[in-house]
Order: sequence, then C-alpha cells, then structure tokens
Amino acid sequence: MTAIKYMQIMEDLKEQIEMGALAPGDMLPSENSLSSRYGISRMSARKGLLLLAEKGYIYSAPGKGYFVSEPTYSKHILYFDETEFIKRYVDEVKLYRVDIEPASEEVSMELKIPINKKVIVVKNIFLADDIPIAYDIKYLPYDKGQPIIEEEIGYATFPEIVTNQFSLFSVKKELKIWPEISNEESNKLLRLKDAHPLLVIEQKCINNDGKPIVWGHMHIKREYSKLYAVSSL
Amino acid sequence: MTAIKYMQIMEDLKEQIEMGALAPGDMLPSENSLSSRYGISRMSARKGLLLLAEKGYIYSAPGKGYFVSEPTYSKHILYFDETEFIKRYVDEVKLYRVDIEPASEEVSMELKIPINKKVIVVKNIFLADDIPIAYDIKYLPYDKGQPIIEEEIGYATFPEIVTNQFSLFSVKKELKIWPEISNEESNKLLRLKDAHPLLVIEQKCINNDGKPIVWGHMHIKREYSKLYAVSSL
DNA sequence: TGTTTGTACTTGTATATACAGCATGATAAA
DNA sequence: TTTATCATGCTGTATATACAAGTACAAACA
Repeated sequence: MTAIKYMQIMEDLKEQIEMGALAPGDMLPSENSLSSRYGISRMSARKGLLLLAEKGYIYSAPGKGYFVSEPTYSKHILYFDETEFIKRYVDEVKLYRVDIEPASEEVSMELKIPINKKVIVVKNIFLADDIPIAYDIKYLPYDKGQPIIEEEIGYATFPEIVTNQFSLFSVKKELKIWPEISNEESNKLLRLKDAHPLLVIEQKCINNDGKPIVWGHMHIKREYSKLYAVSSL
Repeated sequence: MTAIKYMQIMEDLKEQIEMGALAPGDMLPSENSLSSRYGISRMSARKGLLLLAEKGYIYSAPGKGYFVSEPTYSKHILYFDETEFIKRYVDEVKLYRVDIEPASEEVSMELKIPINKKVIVVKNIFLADDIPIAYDIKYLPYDKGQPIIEEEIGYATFPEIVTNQFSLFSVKKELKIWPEISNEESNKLLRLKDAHPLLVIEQKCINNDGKPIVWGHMHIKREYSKLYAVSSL
C-alpha cells in the first residue's frame, strides 16, 4: 500500500520471490515492461529493481536482464566490539603490564614486521564486581610515528588506539574466534582454580595499505562470551 | 580516473573522509553545490552521494544535508554455514538418532510452541577420517505441514530442512556462539576421554511471520571450530 | 557451410525538469 | 515580546529523454 511507486514495484517482486513464484535463476520482467505494465516511468521501475538488487534478492546482467539470485545462507552480521563488551559487563579495566619486547615469530608474522623487532605489549584485565571476567593482550609495532605514553595505551581499546594515528574509515578489522580451556596463565589472570571454558577473540586492525596496526586476543570467561549474529542474505 | 562521473564524486568524497579532511558529523557539500562545482547534473551528484551512503560512510538528513557517519566498528560479516563446514572438514555425516519427544521447557520457548507438544529431535555426528569432530542436535515442530521421512531429515542441513517447506528468501537465521568444555554426553558422542574445548553454535531459522522453523546447536571440537569475521563498516 | 552484419532487446549512464516535504532563519503580525 | 508566516535551501520522488554498450538471434553474404 505504499504510495511510493518504486517501493510498490520492489515489494511486488519481493513477494513473488518469497512466495516462490519467481525461483532462483528466473528472469524478471524488464525495466521497460514493468514501466508500461505499471504505467510508470522506466526510471521508477529501475529504482525498484535496483533496490531489490541491493538487498541481494536479484542481480542484473547488462544486455540480458534481471535474474533472481541464488540465496547463500552463509553470511551473517556479527556484532562484537570491545567498547560494547566493556559497557555491558565491565566495571574496571586494569592495566596489568606494558612491556617492550622483541617480536616473536608469531607476532612478527601477524604484524608483518621483522622478527625480533621491538613491539609494545599491553595486557589488560577486565573486572566486574572486582572479579576478573576477561583479559586481553595487544601487540603494536614500536617504531613508526609518535612515541606513545604507557598510560594512554593501557586503557585504550582497539578503535581508540587506531584513531590516534589513522581515520577509522580507512581501517579494516579481522576477527578470529575459537574456544579454549583456561591454562596456567589464564587461570592466574582470571583467578580460576579449575579448567574453565574461555572464548578467544583475536582482533587485527589493518590499514588501507595492508599494514597491520594492532594485533591481539581477548580471553573471555564463558559466562560473558556469548556472541550473536543474524543472517544478512 | 574513472570516466563515470558519479563514481568520481563518490571517490573524491570518500578520499576526503578517509584522509580526515571531512570528520564524522561534518556536513558534505549539497547535491546542488556538487552539481555546479563539477559541472554535472544534480542527479549524477546525488547518485555519487547515495553510493557513499550505501557503504555507510555518510547519511542523509532530509531538509538538512549529508553528513559524515560516526564509524561504528562493531559490525562484522561472519561466514558460517553447515554446508561449508561439511565441505571443508567432514567425510561422513552419521545419523545418530531420530526421536519424537514432548518439547521441554527450553525447546518450547525456542520454537514458540506449547510445552510437551511433540517435536522431532535429530542428532547427527560429523566424521573426518572416521573420527567424530562435531555433533549437532536439531528440534523441529511436529504437526504442521507434510509428514517428514526420517531418512530425509537425518542428513539434512538447516537450509535443506527449510527449503522443503519455505523459500529461503523468506527465512532469517540467528546464531549464538559460546565456548564449552565437553561434558559426559559430548565426550561419548565425540569419543573423548578428557575435558576438551568445544565451540557451540546455536542456530535458529525463523520464517517471515516470526515462527521458528528449526532450532538446534552444533558442538564442534576446538581444532575445527575457528570462525572468521571481517569488519563491514 | 561458415562468417558477418543488422536489428531489436536489454541494462547503464547522464541530463533536465518539476514538485513535495523538511529545516531553519528572517520577517511581519499580534 | 511572542507568535505566525514566508522565503530559501536542502533532500526525496517522479518523469521524460537521450545515447552508450552488451546480448541474442535472424538475415544476408562469402
């Protein structure tokens, strides 16, 4: 019942696709045919089709027409952000250690810097009601750019670290996620006695030119580590 | 160096945003001003702006103008799909059990059906080199629609189950993810002796009208459960 | 037979115009 | 002073037109 004409086109076609009247691979009516059928201009019909294409329902092939997409089902939108995590659960972020160390093989690979090159290592512990619920370790290259004050780094989240030097718009972030059982180190940092399930979230921020800016991983107690994601087509 | 004019607009503005010349909250030049400055029509300038808005860099406020977005940093695209998981690791999917049971409190809540109403319970074990690497449990309401043959259900992934009754386009999927330590049941199903880290991925498929179609969870051994996600702005 | 050409259809780009609707600040009226 | 009105600039929608470029197929040619 939308008064807006291209929305009408969009919804009509979407309904046909959802109902199965138009199956994946099927060709849709052309812009011109929709235009004359609905008594609207070609551009309005086109906009309706383009909207549907944006949403992933259909795709266009120049010179051929519009076709119903093959639905994927594998793409989801995952919401995870240190800032959000902190706002939700954490009362206090405690700076545990700041060190300058030579890069290990793993760190040098992740940050794409020579082995043994100096890196800043920051360890934070996240507390809720004075009880540790997570900790994280961040590695930053220590050479380029301005010298960094320890205190600033200590409490900084990934976005904050990055915005010191770059525009957030030019930065990508990659996540890796896996389960783990607490080991000696994590038992100590999280004040655990027995084996406890942890979720590890590895984060890497990469600049426009492909250079890693920060790399690190966060170890979160099971009770605070449920992630949510929804399909995005 | 694009010959296409609205692409030129888009890239020029995008560069200014990435460089920081235009900061979050700043107003962009209006459609008309871009139009006259570049010597192009308003519609072409507009299309450049709309492209940038689609990507999330800017947003428009009717009657006011276009503004640079506040970069979130919390949205990521996560790729997970049973089908992909199976193709990657699994040699054989073994149907472990199919039962018809009254819905427990949890199941009735998740599937939004009355408690004790009959549900189909399907348990599968995923094998690689004859070694179990994961198992999953699926719950389906048992009343509506056509009767389902056990063998079909047994090997069906979530998308397959859903497409039997619905169009994939009309279905949403929600994921929840958390770590766990193997318990008695999982030790038995996965042939483990000691405590082992598992990743649990809960999946729920929901129809257009909000009715859950399938609900279940997959328990994956640590070695096969690394998830990847990338920021999507 | 095999190749080329032409034609008709498709989407993609670009422009010009018009009006509706929102936001804001200046102006006029109460 | 306070309130109402208006003008202006903004985005949103809709239309008409034009040409470029890709695709498919039939007709004409060698």
